[in-house]
This record gives sequence, structure tokens and C-alpha cells, in this order.
Amino acid sequence: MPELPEVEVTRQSFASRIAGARIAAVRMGKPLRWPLGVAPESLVGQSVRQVRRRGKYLLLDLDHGVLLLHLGMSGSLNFATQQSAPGKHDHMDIETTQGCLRLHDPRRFGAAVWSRSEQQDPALKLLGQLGMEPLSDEFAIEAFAKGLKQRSAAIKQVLLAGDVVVGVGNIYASEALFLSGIRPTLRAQKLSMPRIIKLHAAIRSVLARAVAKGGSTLRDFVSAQGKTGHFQLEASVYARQGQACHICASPIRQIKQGQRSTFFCPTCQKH
DNA sequence: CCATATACCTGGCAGC
DNA sequence: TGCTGCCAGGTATATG
Repeated sequence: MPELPEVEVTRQSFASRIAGARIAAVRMGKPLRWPLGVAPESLVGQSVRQVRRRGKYLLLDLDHGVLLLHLGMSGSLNFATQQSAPGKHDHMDIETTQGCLRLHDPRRFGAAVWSRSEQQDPALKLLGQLGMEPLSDEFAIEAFAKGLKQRSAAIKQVLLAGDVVVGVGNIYASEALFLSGIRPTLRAQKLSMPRIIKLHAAIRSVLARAVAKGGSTLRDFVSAQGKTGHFQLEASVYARQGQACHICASPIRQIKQGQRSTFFCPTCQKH
């Protein structure tokens, strides 16, 4: 469920509550995408200094390293001060002196990976190829233009790839392209400067707005505080195939790009 | 180097 | 009710 806004909302929902907490126990459930890389007990006794985000990864800075968490397609984190028994899709419990952080992930595409230093494996491998943070100053027009210029793939797929700009997933890619009036199939290197500027602004605004609103909730997004998001009420094109475009009333079209669904308005996004 | 396909896993839903 | 097939927010890895 998580694109950048959902991950960021999740981070905000427990970061301050867990900061300074000491890990008292770690319980692992079924295997996730990758092994933790260390005995769970070795995390016990360490304190959580802060929780950061890089792309769709959450980074828990502990005393002696970094714990990377990824929510995959179906993951969510719940932070509870009251104990409750783990369900069959709860695959990691980090019990701390300030509450229990629980990773819930039915499909198990998510991951929890320990790294003694963010600068070394396996974190380097996971974080090393990531593109610019869309909501930070490094995401500048010129840098964005430069990244797009060297890519011949469709702009939608370049956005999804995450090596130019991170955090834009399948929902927000369609939304940002609609906002900027760009056909998702247009090759990235064909975007004119004015359209790059529009897309740049659209990515920032759609993501920032979603963060402010508490993330999307296409199916079941829930933050670690148990609040659901509201983005689905506002999707302009995503999952609206056949329905009227809010701008021009043309039926929204659905296509496949690289096995993923893309939604766009054939009139508002001419090319 | 680049672009595209594959794989991972479970649950929900439409159609029969 | 139960089966089958398809679909779903991600992304590392293999393949062309």
C-alpha cells in the first residue's frame, strides 16, 4: 500500500513516540523478503535514536547500526503501548520500553534488514541506487531534467523506477502525470522543459498533499496510529477507468505499462 | 549501459 | 459454496 506519503505518514506516526526507547525484545514471524542479517537478540539493549526515511525505506537509527524497514506492497506498522498477541501476518515485533512496534505484512514483500553502518552492506546495496528525494531541495528542476534526458523509456516507467526520483509509486505516477497533462507513454527524454517544470511541481504537490492528508487508502492503508488516509476520495485518474474526467468528462483510460496499470485522460493528456 | 520480464506472497473479487 | 483466474500500493534480479 505504501508509496512515499504512506511511508512518511507512518514514520511521523511513531517516530517521536519511539525515540529514546530501549529495545527489550525482538520477535520474528514468517520470513520476509530478506533475512534480518543478524540474530534478533543482538538488537536487544540498543536504543532507538531517531527514525528517518529514504525513499520508501524507514531507517531506525540504533546505537550500533541501522535497521531498515520496507513495507513492500501490503505492509504496515503499528505502534502500540498495550500488548496484544501477534496475528498470522505480523512478522516482526520490536518491543521497547515505550511500546511495541509491529510489522504487519500479508504478502511479505516487505523487509527488515540490519546494517551495522548505513555505509556498508546490505544497506548500501538497497539505498545506493535511489534517486532524489522529491520533497527535498536536492530535487531541483535542472537535476530532474538531466535525469530524464538520459532515459528513453516511457515517463511513467521512469518515475516508477525510482532511480531519478524516489517515492512515486503506481498511484501517484498516474496522478502526477494527469496533473501535468503528460501522456504516460511519452518517452522521458522527449519531455520539453516547460513540461518538466510542470511535472516537477506536480510530483511535489501531489506527494506533499497526500502526506498532509494522511496518506492514500486505496484499499487498506492505516498509519501506525490507526488512522486511515483519504487520498482515494481525491484520485483524479487512478482506478477511475471508464469514469468521466473531472476536467473534460472524457472517459479515463487504463493501459498496461511493464505489467502495471496506468490510468490517464486521453484528452487532458494528449501527449 | 539500457529496457523489459520475472520472481517473491497472500487475499479479495468476478465469473462460472 | 467453491473453484479458477486475475488483480493489487514494490523492487531486486535475471534476461535480452
